[in-house]
Parts: sequence; C-alpha cells; structure tokens
Amino acid sequence: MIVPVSYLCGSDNITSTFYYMPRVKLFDENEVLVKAMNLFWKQGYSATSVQDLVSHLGINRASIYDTFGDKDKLFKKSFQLYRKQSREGLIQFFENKQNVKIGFSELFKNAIQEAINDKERKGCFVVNTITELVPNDESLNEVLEINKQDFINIFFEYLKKGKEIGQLKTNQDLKSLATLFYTLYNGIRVVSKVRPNKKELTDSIKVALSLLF
Amino acid sequence: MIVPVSYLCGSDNITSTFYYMPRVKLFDENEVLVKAMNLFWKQGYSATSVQDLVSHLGINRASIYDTFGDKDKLFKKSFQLYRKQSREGLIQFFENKQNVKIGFSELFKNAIQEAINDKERKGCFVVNTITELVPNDESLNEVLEINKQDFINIFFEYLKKGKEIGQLKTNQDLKSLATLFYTLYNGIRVVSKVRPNKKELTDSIKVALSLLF
DNA sequence: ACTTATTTGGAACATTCGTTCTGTTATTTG
DNA sequence: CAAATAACAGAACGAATGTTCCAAATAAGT
Repeated sequence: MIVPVSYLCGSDNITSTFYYMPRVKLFDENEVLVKAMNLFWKQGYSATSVQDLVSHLGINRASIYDTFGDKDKLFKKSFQLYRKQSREGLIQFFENKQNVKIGFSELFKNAIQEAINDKERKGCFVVNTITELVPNDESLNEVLEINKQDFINIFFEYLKKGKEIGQLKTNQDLKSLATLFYTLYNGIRVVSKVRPNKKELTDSIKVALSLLF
Repeated sequence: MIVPVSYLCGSDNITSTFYYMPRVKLFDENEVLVKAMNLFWKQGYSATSVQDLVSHLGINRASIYDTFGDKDKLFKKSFQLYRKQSREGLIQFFENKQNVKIGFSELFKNAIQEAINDKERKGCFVVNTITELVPNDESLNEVLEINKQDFINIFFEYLKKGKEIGQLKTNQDLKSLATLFYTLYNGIRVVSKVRPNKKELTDSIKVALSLLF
C-alpha cells in the first residue's frame, strides 16, 4: 500500500506529498479468511474462541484485530465468503449438467458424497449458522433470508429453463418445486451429519426426483 | 425420601434401623428440567451459561449441581426429555389422523405453523443439536443416530400400515419414502427458522405429498 | 426441642473469554 | 543510512466461564 505523507512547508501553508513504502503484508488476507471460514464452519460461532483463531490462522492475535476488526466482524466476513463460494459453485455446477433432472440428481448426490467424505462433519455453514444464531442477530437474519431467496431463485430459474427447452414436462408449480428442493437440500445437510448412509439417502432422493418427468 | 439410619447396638453388633424425615424437595425436578430444556433448546449448548441456567431455572446454583451433576449432564438429560416428548407426541399425532396422507400433511403443516407461532424461533432441538454438537461428542452421536432411525421407523411403520389397509397405493419403496419425509421434515425445521412464509412452504409440501396416492 | 438433610445465597476457585496495549522485529523506499 | 509501518510476541485487562465450598435458613419426623 502506498502511504501519502503530507506536511506543511514553512509559512506558505503549502501541502507537499511524497511517498514512503512501508512493510508489505506478509500474509494473504484472503488465505487467512479461508482458514477462519473453515474454523467457524466446523465449530460454529460460540464454540470458536479468539485463541482458536490465533492458533489456526497462522497470524498474530493483534493482526487479526488489525485486519478484521473483532470476532463478530471476522465471522460475518467468513460467512459472506462461504455464501459467495457456494452460490457461484452452484451456478457453475448446474451449467455443466446435461439436463435439469441430472442437475438436481447430481446436486443431491454431491451433497451426500460430500457428507461421507468430510471427516470433520462440518455440514453446511449456512445451516449451522441458521440453527445456531437465529434469532440473535437481526442483520444476520436479513442475510439468511436473502440467501434463502437467492438459492430458491437459482433452483427456480434452472427448473424454468429446463421446462422451456422441453427437458421437463411436469405440471407442478415450479416455484413450489424449487422451494421443496431447497428445503430437501437443507434437510440432507442436517441428516447426513449423523452417520450418513449413502444407499439410504440416495434411494430417498430418487423418490423425490421422480417428481421430475 | 425416606432415609434409613443404621447404627451398631452395643457389642451385639446388631443393626437396628429407624427413620428420620429430612426436608423434602421444595422444587419439582421435572419442572426444572423442562425449563432447562427450553433454555438449551432456544440458545444451544455453548451459548447457555450456568449463570443463564441459575437465572431461569428458579433454583439455586448449588441445587443444580446437586440435582443434575454438571452442565453437560443437565444438557443431555434435557435433550433426552425432548426426544421422549417429541417421539411420544409424534406417535399420538399419527394415531389421531384419518389416513396416512392426512397424517403426513398435518405433520408438515404443523411444523410450519409451529415455526410461525414460535416467537423465540427455537426451531427443533434435535436439529439444533446435530448442527451444533456433531461430531464433538461420540456418545451424543450415538443418541442422534438412534433418534434418526427411530423416527424413520415410525414414519415407515405408519406408511406400511397405511398401505396394508389400502389407504396408500404408491409403488415407491416405503423405506425410502420414510427417509425422504424425515429428511424433508428436518429441512422444514431449518428453513422455517428464517422468516417462515406459510404459503410458500405449504405449497411446497403439497408437491411432496403428491408422492402419496 | 432435637435431629437430619435439603435448599439457600453468596463467596471463592482457577480458567478462559474477547479485547487492548506495549514493545520489538522486519521490510521496503527515499 | 533513515523513515515508516506492518507484523510480531506476549503481557495485561476486566469480565465471564464452569465448578466447588460454606454457613445459614428451612422443613419434616422423632
């Protein structure tokens, strides 16, 4: 960062500016944020102490406060990053699928497989945050509501597009179907935290997907 | 509680017993446990301090420790009570319904209406506990797995009975359907914590219920 | 009245909490 | 070199954490 240094030149009251180059940041702020995100994701807000953060982020206690403010701000920034990543990930995910039915099928399968692979059993950061922090913080509530509508909308647009290009023939209301799939997706994130059974879960989502034809 | 007081009578080494009646408990242990359950349910484990419990349970700090052990034991006892209540509540709920489809329809509607009525936005204690405490505690994990299987089984038996008496004609695998409904039920508990929209949710479960015919 | 034991309020304990502060070290440009 | 400041280690803060302890008050039966 270039820091302008201004000073008064004698009695002329003229401001001149020249530049010093202070020490550059030794850590990547975004890398640190990713680490914070993973810790909050795994442990939740309350169960993550500042000492935990100091131990895991790899930067100094003071640097955390200098860079991110306080614990609350760091949490919200971490949460925002997660939302951004999962939102963009979802859109890209759908784009690469042959048709709507495969899209949703793979989405659910993916969630199940992720739960099985995840030895830390972190689940979904959004779900964890909803169940832990609603309704403590009104500003967070708003973010969560926006997030919900956002995802339901992505589901809805995907279904609508699928129907328009003839991949989908169902007469179900697509908005309701989107909400249903979003609700089911959240349910998978919860249920699959506890000893996920791949066959059991996969078979059950097949039943749900029979709604698409 | 009757306390037997034994003492040795002279050199005969004969044990005689008579009774003193100590002060009886002034508070109803179960009433206090219900209060603890509601507090843990609302705030979660980490965010509930012993001071919170002292303030809300109406009994002394020392009495909490004397009666329930420590915070961890009190939480688990509270959680057990919730499980018992919700399990028995569900069975009774299903028994009073005309047929399977109405049973599940009312169950989902009930969950939505509860979320809307609940100004504290407590959600579901089981869901909250899963997302907060998995995988910290292995013994809790076992309880949660048992709880899951238990509820899926209740759903399954209800569906099976419904099919046997001709209320249900679907050819879907009933075990998968039970798992799907359990997953969806958990999803509703999460989604409906954030500004629940009655029409949106009700319409979406109607789509799910179209699987029953 | 005496005995027994529960319940009480409140003090006390060592730890940990989130946060702030104080130096010291390190790095880059003028 | 000097100037500037990011990043550091670590102490320090008061408040809160979970837990234990103690003396006093209370209630019921002998």
